[in-house]
Amino acid sequence: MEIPKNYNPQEAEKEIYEKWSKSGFFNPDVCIEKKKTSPDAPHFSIILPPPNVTGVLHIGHAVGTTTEDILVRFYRMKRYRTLWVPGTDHAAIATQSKVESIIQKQEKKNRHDLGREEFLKRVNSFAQESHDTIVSQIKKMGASVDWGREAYTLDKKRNNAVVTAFKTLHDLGLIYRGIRIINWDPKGQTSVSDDEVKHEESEGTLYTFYYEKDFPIPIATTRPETKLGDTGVAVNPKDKRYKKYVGKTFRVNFAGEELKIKVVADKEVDPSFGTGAVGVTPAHSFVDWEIANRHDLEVKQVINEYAKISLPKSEFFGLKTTKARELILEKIKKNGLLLKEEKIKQNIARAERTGGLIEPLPKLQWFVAVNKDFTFPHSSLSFVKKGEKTTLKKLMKLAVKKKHVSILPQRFEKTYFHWIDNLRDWCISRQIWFGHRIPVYYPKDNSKKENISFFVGEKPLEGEWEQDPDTLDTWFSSALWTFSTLGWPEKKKNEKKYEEGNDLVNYHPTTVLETGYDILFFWVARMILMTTVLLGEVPFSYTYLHGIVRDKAGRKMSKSLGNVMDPIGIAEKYGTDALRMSLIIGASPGNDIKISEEKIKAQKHFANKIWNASRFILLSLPEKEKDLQKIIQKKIPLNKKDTTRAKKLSKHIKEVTNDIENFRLYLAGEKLYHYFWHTFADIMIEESKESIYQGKEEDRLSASQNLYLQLTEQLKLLHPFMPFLTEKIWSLIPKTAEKDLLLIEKWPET
RNA sequence: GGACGGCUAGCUCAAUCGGCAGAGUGUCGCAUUCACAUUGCGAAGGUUAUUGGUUCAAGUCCAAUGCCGUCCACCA
Repeated sequence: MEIPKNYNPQEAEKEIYEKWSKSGFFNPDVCIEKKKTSPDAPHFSIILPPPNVTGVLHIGHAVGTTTEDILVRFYRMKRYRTLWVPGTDHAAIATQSKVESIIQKQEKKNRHDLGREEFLKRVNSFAQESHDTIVSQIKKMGASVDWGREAYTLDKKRNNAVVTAFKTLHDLGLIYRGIRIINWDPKGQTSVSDDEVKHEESEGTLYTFYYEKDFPIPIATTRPETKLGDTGVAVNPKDKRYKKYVGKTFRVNFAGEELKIKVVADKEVDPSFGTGAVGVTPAHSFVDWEIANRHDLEVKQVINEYAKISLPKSEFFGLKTTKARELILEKIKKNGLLLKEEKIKQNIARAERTGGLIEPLPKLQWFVAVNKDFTFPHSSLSFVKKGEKTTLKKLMKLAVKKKHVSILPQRFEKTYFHWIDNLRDWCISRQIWFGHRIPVYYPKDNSKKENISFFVGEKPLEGEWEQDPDTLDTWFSSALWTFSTLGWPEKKKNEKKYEEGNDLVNYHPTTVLETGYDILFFWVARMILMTTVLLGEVPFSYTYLHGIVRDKAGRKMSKSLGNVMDPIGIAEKYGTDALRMSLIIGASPGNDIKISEEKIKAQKHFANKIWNASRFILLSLPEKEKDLQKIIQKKIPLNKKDTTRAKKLSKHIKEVTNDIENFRLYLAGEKLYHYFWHTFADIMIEESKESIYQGKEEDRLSASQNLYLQLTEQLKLLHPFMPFLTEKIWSLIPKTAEKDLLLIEKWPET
């Protein structure tokens, strides 16, 4: 047989992936049927973090996919009942705003010009295209996912899960509708959750002034235009300067607007900052909203959804907040009310997806109550009993504290707890069109009234009803992902460990959630929230957090910097296996991964080294059929030296296995590299040449036997990391008849 | 303001329980009929950011400092 001198990944990869797919072994049901695992075997399951259908896979996805595939292939070879479910995420706001901007650019139209139905058609076709690209890219990475179980966060089954989850939480009293101050994105024309707001530092001006001459307390603000909505002034209870005014109400005229200002004492006020007095604007500041709640101050909205002044009688009506600010300042100055003007550093809030400047506004929205007591309905969790009073916050916290979920690296547990401590009710309604429509029905033409009775769940048959026009936060459906992909709510949990056809019983809780640390809050925390309350289980036993991929200079990859690496381009140039190795070696959990073309090249060299070492062994195997058969059946006795070599291999197998089992993939990868190249190729093969070319027959056979063993066992060890290359070489190696794909070979005994 | 991470060879990073500081890449030298030039062999390259402490032993543990970075909070 002719074996080329160089390994050609482009040729091998496509053919091999098809071979794997055809074999059916990505599907655990087939593995059971073909006796490659059994119903009694422990399960190992991962649900692929669904990539957003906003475009193509980036290198971060490649890290995740590789990490997951290594684990999945390892446990499949260890004969676990192994399932990896693929899918994609509709990514509501991200996708909608992307399509909106494309339509704006190409047709100069906005979504209202098209109408809800037509617009959604456009978004769906964009999503479909993006989906198809993503699927082909996941395949290119070699991911051994079970395509037969593919899911989409917005498909029919997942919608059923969303509706059921919404209704269940509402029935438990954990979802409510109400007017609260929320983050409003004027650009995207929707509310967003606290986590979707990003703060960036900028320079601002802090103005200190009086509302009017007769008002005794000066106040300070960076946004004078919001002061049109002030209904109070808060001071510290211990502040002697202002004590005499506390409890009094003043009527003042500020910039032509009549204000009713009540002076209140609140311990949150820092007497040493500014003037020690806060002008309270309940409608346009989170902190002020809280103060107003505590002291029963009136809420007066002065800014609307378009970030314009909304007071019809005011001279500033209809002006943008920035313009109004200028004019109001002029007035303050003209009236001699300005005391001080100083430059300060401040953080401005922007919507993560659209970049719009966040305007806090009171609005009627849907919320998940995280601090509210409710009666826990399940008996399957050890840290909270059935019938016990608890809160969602407590559930989220205890799941990790009681080690039902372990976060790797562990230091992120602290970050997680801290986030929960600061958590406010989760605003889940969005005023966008793309996403799961809120499953609530109001009597016709009454959807905007606050105190109206409504119907949650399926549309009622009788009477005139209309569905809530809003959609759900995309993370609401993502939070259900581990079980919505496994058949919930049609499938139910029961006492059994295995029930044919019931994925929820067979694979939930999943074993590992592998994702980037940047979505710990967005996703991981919310999955724990939803799963504990809805299923009485945790979603996964381990959370493995990988780092963010950075360029050679340590910069985050971004389109604007032009340093984005296309994983597929790299895979095509250097081979998928080389890309996979370079993403794993040197990438410990939670730490950022720096990648460069040189690093990938080094792994391409390694792939070629493996190829050529294998080539040598294949060419040096004994020609006599009888001897060859003995070697294949591992029947040649090893001499003393080769026995030592075999022992080295066992030790190596043990170490690599141990590293993978403990999620130290970066170490396992490095050891595989080092052992193959510098122990096996440099030393063992070189030393064996003497026996093979000039040795006595028994030494020659012993050497061949050892090299054969070393190679075949190492191919197994390397397979999860470099699946294509190893599978290709495996197909060239003479072996016993029952052996077929390396994919489903048994992992070496330790 | 709070929390977390990093600082190890020119560069990118490892070092599992506290036990001989090690890879890749780059640099320099040598080698090409015999698996592999996408290679092999060899060399140079280190006060592990700084200061102090614990210990038989510290890159690793403790305390402090400096620089770089990240997340959270949001002082109006």
